Amino acid sequence: MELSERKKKILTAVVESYIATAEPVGSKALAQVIGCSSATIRNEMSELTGMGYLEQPHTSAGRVPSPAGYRLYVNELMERQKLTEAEAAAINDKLAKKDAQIEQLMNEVGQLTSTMTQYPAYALAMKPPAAVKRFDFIYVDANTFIIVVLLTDNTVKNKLIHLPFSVHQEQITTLSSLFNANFTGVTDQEITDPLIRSTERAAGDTYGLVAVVASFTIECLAAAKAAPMGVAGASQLLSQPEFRDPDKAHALMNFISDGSRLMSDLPRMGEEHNGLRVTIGPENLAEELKDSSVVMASYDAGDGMRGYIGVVGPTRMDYSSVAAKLSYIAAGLSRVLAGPDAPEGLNNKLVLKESEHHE
Amino acid sequence: MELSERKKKILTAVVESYIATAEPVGSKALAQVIGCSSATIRNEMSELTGMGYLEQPHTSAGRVPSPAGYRLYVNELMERQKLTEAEAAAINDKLAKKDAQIEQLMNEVGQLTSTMTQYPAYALAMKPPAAVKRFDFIYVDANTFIIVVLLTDNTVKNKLIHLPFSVHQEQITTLSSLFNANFTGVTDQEITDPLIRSTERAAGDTYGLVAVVASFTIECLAAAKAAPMGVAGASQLLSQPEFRDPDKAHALMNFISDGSRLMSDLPRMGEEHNGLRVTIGPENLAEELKDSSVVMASYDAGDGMRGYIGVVGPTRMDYSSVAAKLSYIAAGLSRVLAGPDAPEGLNNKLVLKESEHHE
DNA sequence: ATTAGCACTCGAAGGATAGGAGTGCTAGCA
DNA sequence: TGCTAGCACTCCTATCCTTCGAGTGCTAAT
Repeated sequence: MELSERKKKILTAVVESYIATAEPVGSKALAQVIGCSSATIRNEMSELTGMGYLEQPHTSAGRVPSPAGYRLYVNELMERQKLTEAEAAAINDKLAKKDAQIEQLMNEVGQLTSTMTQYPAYALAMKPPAAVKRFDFIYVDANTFIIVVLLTDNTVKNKLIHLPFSVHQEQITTLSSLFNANFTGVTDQEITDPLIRSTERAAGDTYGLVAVVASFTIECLAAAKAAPMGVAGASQLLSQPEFRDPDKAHALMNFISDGSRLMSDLPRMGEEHNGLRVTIGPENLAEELKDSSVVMASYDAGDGMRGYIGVVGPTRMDYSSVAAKLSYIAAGLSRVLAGPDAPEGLNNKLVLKESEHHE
Repeated sequence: MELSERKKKILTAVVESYIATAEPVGSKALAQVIGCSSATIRNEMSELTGMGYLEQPHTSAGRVPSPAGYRLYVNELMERQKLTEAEAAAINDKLAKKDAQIEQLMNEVGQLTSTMTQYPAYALAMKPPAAVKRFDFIYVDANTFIIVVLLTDNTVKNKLIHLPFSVHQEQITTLSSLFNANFTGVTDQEITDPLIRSTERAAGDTYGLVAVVASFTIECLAAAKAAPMGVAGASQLLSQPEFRDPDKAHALMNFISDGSRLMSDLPRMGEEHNGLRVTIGPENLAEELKDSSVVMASYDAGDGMRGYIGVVGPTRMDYSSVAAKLSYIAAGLSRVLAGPDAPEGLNNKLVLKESEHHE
């Protein structure tokens, strides 16, 4: 059933006032805004309460939006806000000098999102499973060589190996061709003991070199699979009046800081509206989030990777402003990471591809 | 002037009781512990207060240690505590499967320290300035090659370069010898425009390849200089009664989370006792730490690197337990990172050297 | 349908009061 | 001289009570 125009206006005003002040909203204050008497407002509010959109902390207090009220506000009533030029500039500025390493980039984006929104924020990227594209072995000296592994997702990993005995250049070359023959294109699951044993026999390896390289390979593939994640600004919670109770704050901050908890819920969170997912209070799966809200946006991280950024805050969150900022940052990230495919000169192209650089 | 044995005992008891309960300590409770009447204790405490070791929150409350009292306790009175076997085992366990990448290792050590001590913790490693030892260029295909850089500190960095045009294997080889000739052994300061220009001329480079590799080199050297740091467990503060005031908590958490602030003070902090530095309340340089304490331990990270771990907490910190745990973790880290130099078989040696592996 | 008016509710804020922990001092005792 | 028992005093803390006022729901009038 559809609400009357005036009810919508009233609900909007209640939500926005409560978001701004954290104080229950009374009929008198609204009367001015809506343009009718407080008695009328009271009647309307009483009905809105009956419908479940508003709540009363106690009989003689004003009204507060219920989760359903916030939901309606977010879905239908809220106006899409625009960023100020200064805010947009600050974001673009930050994204321009982004870091090359994905973990660090996630940290920085989390930081950026948190400072822009004034809420704790997280950023993460989901990677598809990878395999090795090619192995290279750099012979440094008789006791030292470097393994370089190029993965299908175009990241490069390396490891310096010191040996307590000498090897010849040729041994390294043999190792190289064996690994390129047997270990490329396989997932970490497929690197089994039999495969390692047979490669060892083929290499005539008695020193365990094959095992070392193989275990490094597994390590690389595992690392490529792990979703890098950054969480930042957890302390922002403390400036919210709903978290003046240190115990509440502590519980939620613990939850947030342990990124894995949060991450495991993300994929199961409500559906997307305009590229945003908003989960309000009790809609959250985790017990710790039952009276908090989560807003997240997704972005295209290039190379088939999908990423998410989001913030956590009280249900009384400034959804409108947060939505605008998240959308803007997500769009900016997509632009920077996935980029326009047409190369535009050497340097530009190299910068665009910097996401593939790994330390 | 030296305190009498009994005064020492009383001061110790006051400090330890206050650390345990966060409540001012009265004469009656102490009388039982010390073994004389409360009146005697009162006289003694009155003198200790006069000497500046104890304070009274108000006339009719018990006594609380002053910063000077804590200082005396830490320097002379405190007993070196031993870890329980379970604690030692937990630490060793964690250190055994440490991560290979230094940034991540610092994060994990911070995390470990924080969970063990129940205070916010940080971990960092100071690196000496590095230079490039050798360059390698891996030719992948006509549009792609990988730069691999081995630094003097034995870390390896790499970068995948996509080109919008084709290059020949020989061009890459030329590049390699030029860089190995001109850019090895130099600090990031010494990579100047003239050097780049002259190398470009020598290479007959018209595509800006030299500039790209040079800028990557600078990036590597800068990254090698930056001290990797991990901060963890800031939310632990909230469980301390002195941070029930959300504003105080917020202020300190902000300070802690911004690692750079903390880091810049670390080198200037008091001198070392038994490998530990304790800075108590007003001894801290940063305004935000004036009523907190910092305990830090240093460790040998191998390869000439020195590292620090530490915790931040209220002045009413459990110095004894924290000192024991920090010492233990620091020793463990030194052992794992700097290690005994004698190799003990291939695998062992390789594990010991894993600190030099970089992604 | 809207509004003015009014009685009512109930939390928040502000004293006042009692309770009690702890002190300092004094005087007595070994 | 050092310790202790006793006692008056201080001052915080908790609790209760009152007041105040914002806000409500209802009724009757427009």
